[in-house]
Amino acid sequence: MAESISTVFVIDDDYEIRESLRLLLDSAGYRVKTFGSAEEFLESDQRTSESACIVLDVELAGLNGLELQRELTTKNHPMKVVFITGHGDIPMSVRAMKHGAVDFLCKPFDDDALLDAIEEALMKNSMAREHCREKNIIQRRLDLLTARESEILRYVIAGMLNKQIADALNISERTVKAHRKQVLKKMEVDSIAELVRLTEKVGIKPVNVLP
Amino acid sequence: MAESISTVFVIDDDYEIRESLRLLLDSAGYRVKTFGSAEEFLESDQRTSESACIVLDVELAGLNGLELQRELTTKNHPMKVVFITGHGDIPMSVRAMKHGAVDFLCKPFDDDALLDAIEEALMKNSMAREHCREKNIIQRRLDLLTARESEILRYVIAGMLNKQIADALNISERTVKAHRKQVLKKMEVDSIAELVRLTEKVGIKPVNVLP
DNA sequence: GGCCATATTGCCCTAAAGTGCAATGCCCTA
DNA sequence: TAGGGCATTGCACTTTAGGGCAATATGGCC
Repeated sequence: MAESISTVFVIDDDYEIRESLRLLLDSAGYRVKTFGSAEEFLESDQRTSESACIVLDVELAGLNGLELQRELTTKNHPMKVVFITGHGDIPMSVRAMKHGAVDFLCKPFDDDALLDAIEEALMKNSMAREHCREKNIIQRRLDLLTARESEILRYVIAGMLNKQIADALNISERTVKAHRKQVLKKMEVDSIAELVRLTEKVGIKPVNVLP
Repeated sequence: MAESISTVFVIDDDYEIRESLRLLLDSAGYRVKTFGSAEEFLESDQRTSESACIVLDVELAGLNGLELQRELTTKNHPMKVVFITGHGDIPMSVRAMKHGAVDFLCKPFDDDALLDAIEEALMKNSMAREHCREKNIIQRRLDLLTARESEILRYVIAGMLNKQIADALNISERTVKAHRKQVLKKMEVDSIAELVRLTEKVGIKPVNVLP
């Protein structure tokens, strides 16, 4: 398998630091993209074919580091952040970590500490990407279902018999079978077990059996 | 439903602070237990009927706060920690948060900030307890299965037909049916769908179908 | 109006699942 | 050595699931 090249986005308003980090990360084998401000980063193309993460200075003119992080999380962006700071304090670091930062390093920091944090951020991003991709595939299949088929699906994954479903929906068993067949086909599975597993992954709840 | 009374364990080597926190938390409606050291806490009875959390001073003689936190996480203890500190620094707070602390407050802290953090810790503990209870119930049922039944289970939740399972294990289809019935009975479910959901919750993997 | 997607259902047949009953064989423990 | 737990299997029967084929009905769109 070809070695994948991960990207590290460096956002710091200090040119010296940007270039110093570029040197370090370049030689560590990453693709590096630097930005002098959060705005500059947001306007750029953040798409990457492989996993990526952000090394982010807390103190930035304009949108600061913590605000950018918040922006990313509300956008449900899967990229993880490693903070670096020159004049941070504890509340700041706690807030960053609460919001999912991988690490929060004070300048001058140890190169290895940064590289470790970056590796962790990349790994988490990689897993989040994979998870996201999987959910998208399932969702695309779910979107193929008609309203009625979705309804039948929720009965099927509750483990109900065709007869019971037919009774609950006041339709014939034959009709339930017809829908059920369509559901399995569109979801690209050939067993209830697989169907349950797929629906669990995207949080589809079975109908309540008790009432 | 009766109002549940949560417990807050306060661990701080400063008597004044312990009593001040007791006052605050008492009047906030919590059951409070105070300890002067990590060791004292560890030797105590930490069982509670309702949810609980720990307010923990970082600087403690003997086992310090971070070490106690580590101890708890390795023991897979579901109680969440809210740190308080007089002389903490950023690396310390980051380490605490990385290990799952709910918050890390510097003295003198805002009472409301502490109460908020405690509420969050209690809620997380409550959810963890519920999750744990559920897993225990499932595990107890799994423990009733014989080795062979567990094996059949992993084939069943892979969505394989009795015929295929029989073939894979080189036994008759009738035998598979017998085991399958036992599995459903012991797991207290009456459909494959429910069985799959249970096994997903405790991380039991289906057999690989491809090979 | 005509076409199409969707929902519905019947008839009929095959395959698979689920069960009851009974029996055999192995291994371990009291 | 007897009894218990477990794995195994056969036979026969009922219940479900799954499909093929065909038909009806409804509502929307061109």
